[in-house]
Amino acid sequence: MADEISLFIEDFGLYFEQFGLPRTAGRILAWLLICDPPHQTMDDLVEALQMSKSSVSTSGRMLMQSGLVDRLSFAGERRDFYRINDSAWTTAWLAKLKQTTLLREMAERGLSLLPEAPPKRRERLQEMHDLYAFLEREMPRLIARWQAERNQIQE
Amino acid sequence: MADEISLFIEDFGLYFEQFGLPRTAGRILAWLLICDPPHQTMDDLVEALQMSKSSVSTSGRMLMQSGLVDRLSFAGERRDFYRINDSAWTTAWLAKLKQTTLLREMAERGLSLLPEAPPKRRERLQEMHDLYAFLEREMPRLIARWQAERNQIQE
DNA sequence: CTGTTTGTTCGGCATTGACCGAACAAACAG
DNA sequence: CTGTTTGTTCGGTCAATGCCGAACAAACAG
Repeated sequence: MADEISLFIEDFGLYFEQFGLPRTAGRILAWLLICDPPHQTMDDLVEALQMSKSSVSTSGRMLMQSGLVDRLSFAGERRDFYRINDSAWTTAWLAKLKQTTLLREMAERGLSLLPEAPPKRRERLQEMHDLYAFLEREMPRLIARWQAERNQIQE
Repeated sequence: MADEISLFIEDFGLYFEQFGLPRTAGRILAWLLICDPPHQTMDDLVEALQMSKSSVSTSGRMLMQSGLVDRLSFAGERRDFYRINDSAWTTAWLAKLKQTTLLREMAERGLSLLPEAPPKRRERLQEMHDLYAFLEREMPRLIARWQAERNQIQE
């Protein structure tokens, strides 16, 4: 395997790691972006990425649960295949929406801890709350716009 | 300190931890959101959060570098104060912009690894690239709109 | 200069978790 | 049923890192 490819895969892994996700998952994802054919068996991944079956199994499930990767099976074929999900990246982006909701809720929780406090003191939490409420409203619209534009181009 | 407050702080810490950031930093941030007065000395934080000076120092610097927290000094006062940055949350949000740029660049790197490949094979990377390029363009506009709305309300 | 306050850095300890190999389970072929 | 293929789970090991206390540095007061 070419050096530049393994460097690409490695950097992808490191990027994932930066967010507390297992490096292995990042490597799998990188490989699934560039491999040919796009669907790969567990053994393909073990071979290509030099990792153990158990790591593929574990990280693979993690990627499936987060909606980035799908599993396929074909009739008359015992093995399953991993493949990147068509909407992987919008899914990844929309996962941030959950985080946004959580932060809005945290701000509300904070405000409920200071019900009697003067507005001046509640201001910090209010600012946080209002921003995340705004983003929570707007992020889905942004993705909708993206999808609309994309479909228009492709027709 | 009331139980609900320490629970709030603890959950904030756990949320931070989920993203690979030190739990201590999350706790400091939570406290700086609700404390009175809003500016706190290192000893205040040690006292309120039951952590060591060294942890406050380290995590405090991390929070400052990410633009979430400021340090203040007052004339005739030897100690410094930590305070949450007024734009902490828009800053935090815009940090995601850097991540978006990085992912667009990764997609481009991937594409440059397959210059001769048929479009079919490049499609996966192209899809990733186009989405992140779109978001890279739109996220600053979204924040700008937020700031505009906010200013209008406050005038 | 001497002693005190304030803050940073370093060494270590303990916890966490990523990763692997091996044992295990399940599905299938013959 | 028996043996093979495919995939998951478990236990253990190793590296990474969060956190602390203690040593250290810097600024200031007297």
